[in-house]
Parts: sequence; C-alpha cells; structure tokens
Amino acid sequence: MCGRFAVKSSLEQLKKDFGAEESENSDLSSVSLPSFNIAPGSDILILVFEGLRKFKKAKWGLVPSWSKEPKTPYSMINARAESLAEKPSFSLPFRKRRCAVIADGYFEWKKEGKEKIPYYIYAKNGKSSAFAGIFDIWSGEDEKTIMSVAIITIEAQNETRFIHNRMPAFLGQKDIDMWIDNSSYNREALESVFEKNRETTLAFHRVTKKINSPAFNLPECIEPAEKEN
DNA sequence: CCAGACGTTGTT
DNA sequence: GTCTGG
DNA sequence: CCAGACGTTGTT
DNA sequence: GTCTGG
Repeated sequence: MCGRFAVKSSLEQLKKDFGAEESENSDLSSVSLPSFNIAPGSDILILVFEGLRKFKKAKWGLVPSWSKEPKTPYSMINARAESLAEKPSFSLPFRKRRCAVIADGYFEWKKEGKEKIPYYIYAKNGKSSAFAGIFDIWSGEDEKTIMSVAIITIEAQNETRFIHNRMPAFLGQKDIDMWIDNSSYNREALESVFEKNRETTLAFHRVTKKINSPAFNLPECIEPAEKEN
C-alpha cells in the first residue's frame, strides 16, 4: 500500500519539471514543499489537466462528494487498481476525476516479528515522478468545498515484495497526460498504465525509524540508514 | 420499489 | 481497544 | 502510515 | 452518485 511518501523538490522546481502552473482557484499555501514525510490527512500537491497542466491541493484521504460529513471513519487513502471501475466510491472519480499525485517515493514498513522496519522506495529512472490518483470534491453548506484524493495501488513488483505486497502506481512522464485527461475515458488504455509499472525500475533502502513519527520531516527521512535497535 | 452502504490493509 | 492528529 | 490520547466532577 | 440487499 502507500501510507506515507516524500516530495523532495520545491514548488518552483516542480513547476519546471512538470511544466505546470498553480491553478487560479486553489490555494497552495497549506501544501508544504519539499516534504520528506507526508502523512494521510495532509494537504498534498496534485496535477490536473484543464487545457494546461495545473497544480492544485487536495487532502489525502478520499471524501466522496455524497458524504454527509467531510470525513470518513476510515479514510480512503488508497484505492485498489483492480476495483476502480466497480466500487461505488471510486467509479465516478475513475471516469472523470483522475490526477497525478506529485511524489518521489514512498515508505513501507516491513514486519519482522514484532519489529517494523521502514524502507524508502522510489523510481530509479526519471527525475520527478508521480503516482496515479483519483480525486473528488465535497461541498458543505456554506461555500466550503474540500478536494480530496486517493492514491492507486497495484501488486508490488517482485523486487519489493519482500517488504510489502502492494505499491502505488507510478506514472511515467509519458503516461501522465493520458491519465489526467478527463475529457475521455478508455478503461483499457488507463489500466495499461498499471501494467507498465512492471517496467518501472525501483530502488529501495532502509531508512531511520525516526520517520515513524510524522513530525520528523527532514532530508534524513529518505537517506539510507543502518540497522537500528 | 426503497433503504442502506459505499474502503484498504493486514491479521485471524 | 479505538479514535484523532500529524 | 504511526504516535499519542483517551474522562467527569468540583474546586482552585 | 451508484450499487447491493431485502
């Protein structure tokens, strides 16, 4: 799965890397960048297509538009690729509200008995990367609206399966435009993105347990670390 | 038809 | 155990 | 995802 | 909104 991730570039750098501008109707001031330890519930940076590539913010943890309250008892931080088209909460976002979640890599905890060992896993090829995401927009009474997002997960590659059996779906630069273009919906073409993840070369290493606390947010989060006690 | 749920992960 | 906050 | 808190009443 | 269960 993917319950924590990192973005190591500044907003200015990301604008260049992705050829995107800030959306006029999204306030990015609550999105912290770079951020080496991003937890569910945070405001994160997503890339959408509105004629041009635009950056917007979204709360990580999907809140469907029909929710009574702008939260779910158990936040939907991930969405299984295999069930995107079928699940009521995901089908509409999958057809009309796809986005890219700006991310360099993610954290995963490998369980060894009672111990949990954190790893950082990232795409080795390419500079900046992103995950496939779906978003939704929740509207309350007043003017309040909340844009929220879920990260799509797929089977983990063989190389990382020993850590965990699920991983986020990476979007190569070539896949991004097709994925975020919500003017058309071609299920097979979209799902081919998940297959291509077989070719994404991943690298990984152990990191410090300090990342367990979301409050620890320094470059050290994604640096290789030795065994700890 | 209406009412009620709508999720992932891991663990048992 | 279970929920909230980060 | 993990870490950390979790409650009422009355009195100061 | 959309699907499932009764």
